[in-house]
Amino acid sequence: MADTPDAEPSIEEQIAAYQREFQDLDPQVEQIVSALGRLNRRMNVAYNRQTAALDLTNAEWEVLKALVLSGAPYRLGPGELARRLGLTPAAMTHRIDRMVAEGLVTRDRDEANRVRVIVEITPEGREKWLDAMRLASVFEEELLQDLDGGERNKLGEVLTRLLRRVEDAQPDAEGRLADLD
Amino acid sequence: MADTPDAEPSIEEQIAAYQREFQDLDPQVEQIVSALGRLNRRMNVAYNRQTAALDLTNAEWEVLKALVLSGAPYRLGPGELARRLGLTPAAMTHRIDRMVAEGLVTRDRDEANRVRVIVEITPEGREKWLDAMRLASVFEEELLQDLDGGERNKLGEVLTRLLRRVEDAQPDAEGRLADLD
DNA sequence: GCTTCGAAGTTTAGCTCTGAAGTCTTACGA
DNA sequence: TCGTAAGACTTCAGAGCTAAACTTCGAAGC
Repeated sequence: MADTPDAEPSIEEQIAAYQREFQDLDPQVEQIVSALGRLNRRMNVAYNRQTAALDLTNAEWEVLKALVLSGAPYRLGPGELARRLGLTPAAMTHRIDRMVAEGLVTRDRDEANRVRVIVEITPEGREKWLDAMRLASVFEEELLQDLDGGERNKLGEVLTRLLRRVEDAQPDAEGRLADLD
Repeated sequence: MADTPDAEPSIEEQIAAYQREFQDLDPQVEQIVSALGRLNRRMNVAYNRQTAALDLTNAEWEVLKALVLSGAPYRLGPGELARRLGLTPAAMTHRIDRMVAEGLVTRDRDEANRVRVIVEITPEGREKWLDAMRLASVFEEELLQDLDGGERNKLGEVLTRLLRRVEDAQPDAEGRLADLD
């Protein structure tokens, strides 16, 4: 038994290892959970590459996404952005600093209420977001191409049901993780 | 239009916003992708809370998991661990430093080949992993309790199919992200 | 046997995030 | 109208990561 160049166990190997080390586990449940987690990681790698090709970081893409999806006039405060992206206001301050320097957004004091700050997307930022969306939508369609209409429908419905259950179970946890929708 | 306390748009609102801002998008595809991403985030928050309750970080849990799943004698080198967890060798060095200090693993030079280092789980580390697994398996079973056997079967199969497609499409990307299986 | 190359880990510099403390503005009550 | 409190954002210190330089050991060639 020399050195095996095993980079990462396959999903099947991993399930088998779980069975070996922890019998109280339903293999079917573990199959779903493992595949879900790993699929998500792989997709994030793909998104990362796509945004990088546009000279964009995933962090910046998230901010642009939140601004666009907020609707016209495409403005939000740092605090509101931080809540939507699931990070602290401090982190938001730094992200905005960088994005202002790159011309993706502007930051101004709200003259009507000088405590507030307004972050607004620039035309350049909007264009970048569109480019990223075009790449993402192609990738997503390719990803799902093996699923027929009925399967897609069912998958969307089941995932939404699971999501609802998790959200009901955790009113609003203290844990914070990056946004990745 | 005063201040709305909107913390995070619902999945349905988000799909609607996508339709409004980017018509080239299949709502069904977006439903799947958004629900997938958000579900994963929520699950990670739950795992985070569970491991924190055991005085463990998610990072430490990942290392313990890799060691246990590698099978007896539950040893791996730092480089191998880094590959399996999807992070750099440098990060692995630091993680192991902390975990050795906490008594979760041991680190020794391989006397047969003094370039190599052997990281091995301690009985305390193994016990912690078991505690974490018990919590996780209860949570996972609760999460899926609304799905009947047929649905679980189908979901596992479909997710595995998607995973295979992503892995085939990206031989071995340069992007690195945290492991979260 | 010495030298050179390559592989495995560690160290260093720099970045981004969190949590806590600090600043500034507005709102409210005496 | 003045002082105090509350809210929004920023600043600061510290944790954990990446990329790249560095160190050490073992293997191959001359």
